[in-house]
Amino acid sequence: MADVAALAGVSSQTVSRVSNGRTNVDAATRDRVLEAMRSVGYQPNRAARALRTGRFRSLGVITFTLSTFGNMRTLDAIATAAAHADYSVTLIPLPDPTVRTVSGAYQRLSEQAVDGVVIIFEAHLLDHADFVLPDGLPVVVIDSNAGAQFTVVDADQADGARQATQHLLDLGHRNVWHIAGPDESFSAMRRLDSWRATLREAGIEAPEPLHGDWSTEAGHRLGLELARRDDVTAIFAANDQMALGAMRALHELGRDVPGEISVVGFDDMEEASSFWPPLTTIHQDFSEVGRLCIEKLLHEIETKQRAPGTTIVPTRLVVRSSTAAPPQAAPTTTSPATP
Amino acid sequence: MADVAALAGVSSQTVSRVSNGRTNVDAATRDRVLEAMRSVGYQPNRAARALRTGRFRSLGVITFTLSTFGNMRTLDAIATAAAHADYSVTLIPLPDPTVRTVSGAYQRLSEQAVDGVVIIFEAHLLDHADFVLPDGLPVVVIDSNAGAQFTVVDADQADGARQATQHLLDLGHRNVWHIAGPDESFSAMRRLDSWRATLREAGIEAPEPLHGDWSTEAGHRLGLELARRDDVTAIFAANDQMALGAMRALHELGRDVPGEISVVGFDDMEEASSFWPPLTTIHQDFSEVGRLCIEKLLHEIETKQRAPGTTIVPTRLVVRSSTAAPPQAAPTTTSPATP
DNA sequence: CAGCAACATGTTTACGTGAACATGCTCTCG
DNA sequence: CGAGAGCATGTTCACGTAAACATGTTGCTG
Repeated sequence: MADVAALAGVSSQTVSRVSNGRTNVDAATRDRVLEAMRSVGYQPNRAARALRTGRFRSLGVITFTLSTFGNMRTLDAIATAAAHADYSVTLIPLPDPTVRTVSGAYQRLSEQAVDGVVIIFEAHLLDHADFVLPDGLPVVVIDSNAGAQFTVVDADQADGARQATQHLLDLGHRNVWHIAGPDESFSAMRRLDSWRATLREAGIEAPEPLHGDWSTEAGHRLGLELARRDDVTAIFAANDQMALGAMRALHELGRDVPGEISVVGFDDMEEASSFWPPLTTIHQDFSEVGRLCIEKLLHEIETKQRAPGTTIVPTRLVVRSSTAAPPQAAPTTTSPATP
Repeated sequence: MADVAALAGVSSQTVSRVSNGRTNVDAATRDRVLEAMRSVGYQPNRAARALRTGRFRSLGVITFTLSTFGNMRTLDAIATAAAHADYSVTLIPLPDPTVRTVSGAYQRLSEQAVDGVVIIFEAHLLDHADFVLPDGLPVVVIDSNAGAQFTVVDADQADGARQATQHLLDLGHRNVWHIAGPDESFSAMRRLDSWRATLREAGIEAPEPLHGDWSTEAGHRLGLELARRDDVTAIFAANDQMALGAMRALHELGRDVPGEISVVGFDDMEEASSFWPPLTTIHQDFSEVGRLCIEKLLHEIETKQRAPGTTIVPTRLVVRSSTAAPPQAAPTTTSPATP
């Protein structure tokens, strides 16, 4: 900066002003400074700037894993929205979701050079009592039920599961089996609870859910279990991958989808429309979730005060070819869905 | 830091030493300082530390998109490897891969608070002449053919495409059609060139390749074209998504896979083993690519000198159920593959 | 026991920036 | 035409840290 100032024949403060786009600089002087910057190859030093201003123009994202479809899509949206606001995104991965790791991460959080944090909160391994954030660090949580304490953004898991279950009931199915996500996942529990509640409302006792780990392999294994039973005509899987695995199991055992058994997924990953048969599923707007996270987070950063509250992004049923009326019974409603 | 020093009755320099884990501090003093840190809630200021040391302990990752399967897996591996070395990862997304955006990004690169950069270099929209990195900023490139200039890590695209094509020829197919990725993608071009070369070596003239944009929809559209032709018995798609879309097209037109037409993909995404039929594909070790990137990058950072050169990570054929001998001809080799 | 090495700890300083305040100039208006 | 407003620009300083150097203390050796 001093070099630039010397070359342009001004003080370093003027260089700073130009660099920050202040208006109170003479046009001719500005041009001279900009020219000097170019010729010297000046780039402002982020560290010094952050030290002086106390702002890093960077947001942290804490994730347990990037390898699930939803997290990736959300991260993508977050990165895009942040870039749009001229913030960069720093990943803070937690290698394994043990209490030790998580505590360590929170401890190191304020050590990170970030102005705020988005937590993609897969698992509730910690009591909320243990979940203490550094004071004054704005935070937005995705997928939590700690609504009162933090700013929360999430897709409407409950309504999505309700729509999925209801869709199958509307087609005339007498019951709906559920391939659930892992116990520790908030969203898995939301979906499971809502599936059970929807059945209860219809006067149906929910069968025992089968728990998988979101993977196609789990879906396949649990799908084989369900495929061997005569009474199963409708399966609601807690994500598309497990639905895919279940459909493979059904194919392998020669059960027709949707002729004999209907399958519904959750997420609407890009590939779902090309599964065979194309999968009826619940569409989640990950982009919107990510975008809203950043919007809320930047608002907290700028106003310097927390704004606890939960924002719910709607989910919607996408009917494709993996669902139809059950084989024996005629549908109770008018007509089976056709994609 | 001054508060901690006062509370522990030492100088701030001693606090600094403890904070940085220096050994030349008396054990009793260290404990006293640590205790003081805890009680004050001291966290070192990254900005000041970076300003003083000139190191950020952060690595940048430049990507055009996070939404492709491979990029995400690679990013996951990069983040994990970086965290392991106690570096954080900053995303530097390029919203749209125009020349303007890219130039701007490089220009702002040294403005970012990073010690080095990994570029996941999807598209060669820029001439390499235009591709000027800030001096002294270590960089590792994934998926480039600028081998001489930079440190490059990549999966063995060419050998993967060769294996895929050769597998189909070994099964007895007279020719192999190719659903390629977009023109601008380096890896798409590598796969296409290698497919063509493998056919040429077998004395076969390659048919005109069909270009898609990696999406299932593109695969479906191009798959429909191929499915309508009588002479097509084997399709090699440049990624699993397009292979999936093509299989859907084949199913829709009642063409049996692999009975009438064999399909091979590329990537071995997790879902591929549960496609119907389970997809024969080329496995890429994204984790290894990401890990190697960080290893190379950290080495450059620590030694402060570039080490241009290309590291190739092997790919391997995974045979599943989507490939078999062609319907008319008996296989030239011993037996068709069974998964 | 002198002399010095090895080590713990303190003091001073600079990293690059932008806020706060100071200065000097020009223009306007009574 | 003089006073003061408005603006461009300069000067000083502190942000929190760690390197470099200085100092003091202990213990060992000849």
